[in-house]
Amino acid sequence: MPKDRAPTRIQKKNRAAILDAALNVFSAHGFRGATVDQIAAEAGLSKPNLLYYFPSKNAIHTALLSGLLDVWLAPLHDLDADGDPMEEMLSYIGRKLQMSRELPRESRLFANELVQGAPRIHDALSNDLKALVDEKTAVLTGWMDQGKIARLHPYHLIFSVWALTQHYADFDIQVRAILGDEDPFEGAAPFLDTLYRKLLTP
Amino acid sequence: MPKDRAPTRIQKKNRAAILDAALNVFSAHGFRGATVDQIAAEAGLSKPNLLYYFPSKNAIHTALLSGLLDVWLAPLHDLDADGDPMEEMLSYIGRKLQMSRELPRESRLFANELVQGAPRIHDALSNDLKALVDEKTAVLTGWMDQGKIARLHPYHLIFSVWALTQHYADFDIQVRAILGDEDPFEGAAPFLDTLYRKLLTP
DNA sequence: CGTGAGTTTGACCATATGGTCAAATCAAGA
DNA sequence: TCTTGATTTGACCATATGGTCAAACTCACG
Repeated sequence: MPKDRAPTRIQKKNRAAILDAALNVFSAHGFRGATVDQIAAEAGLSKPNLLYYFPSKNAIHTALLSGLLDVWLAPLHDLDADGDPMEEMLSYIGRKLQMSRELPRESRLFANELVQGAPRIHDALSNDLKALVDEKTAVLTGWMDQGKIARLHPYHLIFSVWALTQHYADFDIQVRAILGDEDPFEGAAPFLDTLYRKLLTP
Repeated sequence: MPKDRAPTRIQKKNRAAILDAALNVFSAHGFRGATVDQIAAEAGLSKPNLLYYFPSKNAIHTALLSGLLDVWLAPLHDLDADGDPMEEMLSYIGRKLQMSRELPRESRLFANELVQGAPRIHDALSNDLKALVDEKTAVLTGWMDQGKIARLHPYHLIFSVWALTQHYADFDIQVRAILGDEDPFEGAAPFLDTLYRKLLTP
């Protein structure tokens, strides 16, 4: 394995290629369903070569998850307590829907992990995620107290955003089987806009 | 394998035990992550004994999925075009949420399959599911035309029900990591009731 | 009981898969 | 160019896993 120095040009390139390939494979087949050979092939490396950069399949998966958790939570993180409540919420929902559209692999990576009991990120959920959600639900509750948005259970309100937006990435196949040629996001954006305007108006 | 006669007492018992065990294992680990040994152990049978009742791992999975698809779609199937629109929708949502509460394994079984591109039930989606959804969205559109419920994209309205209800079964771990001791369904039921009342009121 | 169908299993096989290793090759600075 | 560390690989290993099979055992019924 590479020493603990500054990464070389080749190291940067290969590590990135591996993580990108791993994202493809893990998100499409889950941890157990993914094979190291498959990831190596997709990254254009031999298996031993891949294992020269990451010590194990598990290490790749862990690196992926922890590297992407921040990206995944960024939209919620950006919810601004000082902004206009309704606008902030609608823009949060818009950012989240955009992520489902542009980063479906990441969404499915987490979906796979969560559906199977999150064996590898349970800690991150109870710590980082819980902390972020608690911080933001406090903001929501504040807005409700001020009568700026309708009073609702703040946790379930957050859940609803996650469910409604990630559904389009995670269950893409089902959505497309029903919509046919129609672009899912074309209809989803105005639908969610309407939904949350009605829901949040006091 | 057993002949094509009426199933014996033992056949009934073992087939049922296998399918129940398989539901446990497949829903928790996905198709690839489940092993025949694991299912056999959970069913209290030896592996060759299990394979005496089902010819392969795939056959068990297929039997499970097709056997449960009807159960899974029953709530939507029961949506009555002749009932009161708002009541019908709220009761559909209630039934669906109830299913997430009582049949989380079934929900995760389908979630696992869908997230990974539904390789084994793609046909059922484009045929049976699509047909049922088309039938029911026609009912919804009718209600919208009559001004009984708000005009919304009917497909996305259905998707929203699926997303919001199944989220509590599929991502149970995440929901509980955030809610702590609070029972998810305790809060979800009134939340969804409020949400859809606001959304569907014309 | 006796008997034949139904049921169960230990032993086994072929393949897939995560991972190792020593040897070969390559790249970049002195 | 030479040297040294970084990179790459073919060959290999141990284990896991889906599946098979012939032999043994059980059960229901005449």
